Amino acid sequence: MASHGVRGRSGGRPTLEEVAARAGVGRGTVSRVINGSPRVSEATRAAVEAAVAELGYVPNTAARALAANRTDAIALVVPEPETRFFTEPYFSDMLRGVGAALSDTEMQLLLIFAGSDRERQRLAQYLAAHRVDGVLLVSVHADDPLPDMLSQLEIPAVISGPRSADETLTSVDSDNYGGARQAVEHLIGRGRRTIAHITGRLDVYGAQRRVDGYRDALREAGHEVDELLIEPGDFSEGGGRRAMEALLERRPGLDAVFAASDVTAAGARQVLREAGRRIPDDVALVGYDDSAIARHMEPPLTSVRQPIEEMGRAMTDLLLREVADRRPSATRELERRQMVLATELVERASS
Amino acid sequence: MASHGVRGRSGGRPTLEEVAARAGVGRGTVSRVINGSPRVSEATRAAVEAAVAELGYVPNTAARALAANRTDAIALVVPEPETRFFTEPYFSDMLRGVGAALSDTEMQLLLIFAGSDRERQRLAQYLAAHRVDGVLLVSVHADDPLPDMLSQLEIPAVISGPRSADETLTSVDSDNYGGARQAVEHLIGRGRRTIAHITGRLDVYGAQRRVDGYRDALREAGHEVDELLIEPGDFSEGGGRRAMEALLERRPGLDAVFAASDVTAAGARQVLREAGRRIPDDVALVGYDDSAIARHMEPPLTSVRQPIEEMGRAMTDLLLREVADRRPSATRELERRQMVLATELVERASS
DNA sequence: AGGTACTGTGGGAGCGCTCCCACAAGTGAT
DNA sequence: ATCACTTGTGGGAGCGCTCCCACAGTACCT
Repeated sequence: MASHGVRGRSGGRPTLEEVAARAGVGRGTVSRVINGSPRVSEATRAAVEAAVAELGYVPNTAARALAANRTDAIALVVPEPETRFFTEPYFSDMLRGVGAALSDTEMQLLLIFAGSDRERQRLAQYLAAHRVDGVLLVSVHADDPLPDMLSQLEIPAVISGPRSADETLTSVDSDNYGGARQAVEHLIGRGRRTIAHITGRLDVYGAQRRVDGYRDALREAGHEVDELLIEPGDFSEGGGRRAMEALLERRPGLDAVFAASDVTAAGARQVLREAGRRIPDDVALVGYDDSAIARHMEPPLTSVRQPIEEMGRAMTDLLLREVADRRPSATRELERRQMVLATELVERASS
Repeated sequence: MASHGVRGRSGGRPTLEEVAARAGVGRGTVSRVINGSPRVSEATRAAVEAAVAELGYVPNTAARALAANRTDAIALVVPEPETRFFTEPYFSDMLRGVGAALSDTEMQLLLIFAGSDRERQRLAQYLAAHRVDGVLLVSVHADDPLPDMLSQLEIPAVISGPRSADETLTSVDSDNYGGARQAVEHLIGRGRRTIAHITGRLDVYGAQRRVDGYRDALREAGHEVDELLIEPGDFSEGGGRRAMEALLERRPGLDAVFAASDVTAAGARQVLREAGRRIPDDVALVGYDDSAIARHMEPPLTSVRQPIEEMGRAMTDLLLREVADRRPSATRELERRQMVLATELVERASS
């Protein structure tokens, strides 16, 4: 059955040519059938498919990649250390969405961590070698060189949060502005009058948009915006603590806090407790992300949910379209694509 | 600078041939330099390296894969739904070890989930297409067809827990037998006399070995093994509850429980509490895995730690060696490799 | 002087595909 | 009957490498 201990070569994997011979057609025709070209007669297609089945033919990806100049793979680049990837549900939700969008595709997903400098260097090599057809970029900081590198190399890419209002890359984002409005309107609706906001890192575009939403929601409800109720944070717990301390000092009469992340809210909560404020009786608290923290907090935290899984799906769909546009068939569409998905307020006991 | 809107082709990525021309040598010589062959003179090597640097040459992986019949990639196959992958620290630890072993290699790691039938089918296609040089297999059930498929396809593979005492695949395991002994000897040392054992799924080889370790530890300490103190579980929390209930009924006088996993121990703990037994005063409890659960349990759980990260590293090293052995150079080593790494008892308040 | 061995090098052949040109056969308008 | 398409098909060329054979050059024995 097996060839007597010969080197490895020709282990017997059938090639296109062999399938063609078997089906009594030419190589080109088999290729057309494999790739689902419509310009093949029904009879021929059936014959080829039979031959493929009989021989157990599986296309050689390397040969295809070389000839067609593509890899049939995209990368999900996570510019964070692995630890965060595993601890934050953000990534696993995202991954699920990406996986779903890819599931009836031939595309392969590579997961690439680029947390350390070393890893980033590897990544650069990787991209320079064009080992993927496209890149999915999540949670990129404003000054990250990665996006530019990608456009330089002309590798299609989709980013999960635009870096600014005029992001050049195709992007998918949740409605940070609207989400913030939802949160603040909710607080107003509950009769809160003095609503503070602990922001995220303001070099992140999404954090800016949340501030905008906060402001506009107050204004439209006829409230005046008190700048001293806005305190910058950095998405972290410590940042939340510091900001809350500052706010309490400046505006001890506040009766609600909208924090730009659940983690920030957790920090704020500690300080509020220490100051003897009851939640939600004295101060209502709303977070952002609807993470596990929100559910497990005491009391459970009202939070703005982002549709992360859908974002993953949307990003992937957009990327696949861009990759397809690059192929030699190519009726280029090329309009700039920015997609924004709606958020949802999850009400819990903290507000 | 850029070519006027020509199709994509020849975007200008330099080829081996161009490097050769630039360095004034032949194609073969450049290939030798790139691949670190020793049969190149110092002067030539320097000239080639200069040319490579000047042109920014990056090898085309597809061409290399086609010509050399290899992919420079290995897969970590996780036969579990993604959810578990993210929730259980086991996988993230494993991944870190694998990453470390790969970090100064050209090898690329693919993460493949094979939880659903659909995913498994994709995986089968994937392997049939020989898209990876080798496979790392973690947490495989006894009746899984995957290992056999791999040997059929002659794809090097390393498995994380042997399926039986005479596993044919190269395997890496932690010392389940020794770990169980550590746990039981510890309990004996603390003066416990009636030590029960809730096993894991007994179709898992490692679970059997833990039972063996439990038995031998008792015997060697001069205790008699009471078979009614051994109750089968299945690594789950519910299994732990059920087993504990059975044990409490049969042997109400027990003063210690060794559970085959932390999750099992958590289930047992609930039942013990409900029965009014204090931990550790009335009943000492020891788990296995040293997972997050163990640290956060009330009281914190003594547990057997497996060196998972090191296991990942060891598996990868072994796999890389096997892959190398398959290459046309090949001074075949081929001894069967089974590796067992030591465990460590982490003592906490529960015992 | 011839033989033998090694070292370093060039380049042909070929890996298994895709792309595309060429062309046969059919279809309908002129 | 001629021309102009369309549809389906075969197969050459070429993607960028690795492998390996051939061979020049040098070194060291007989």
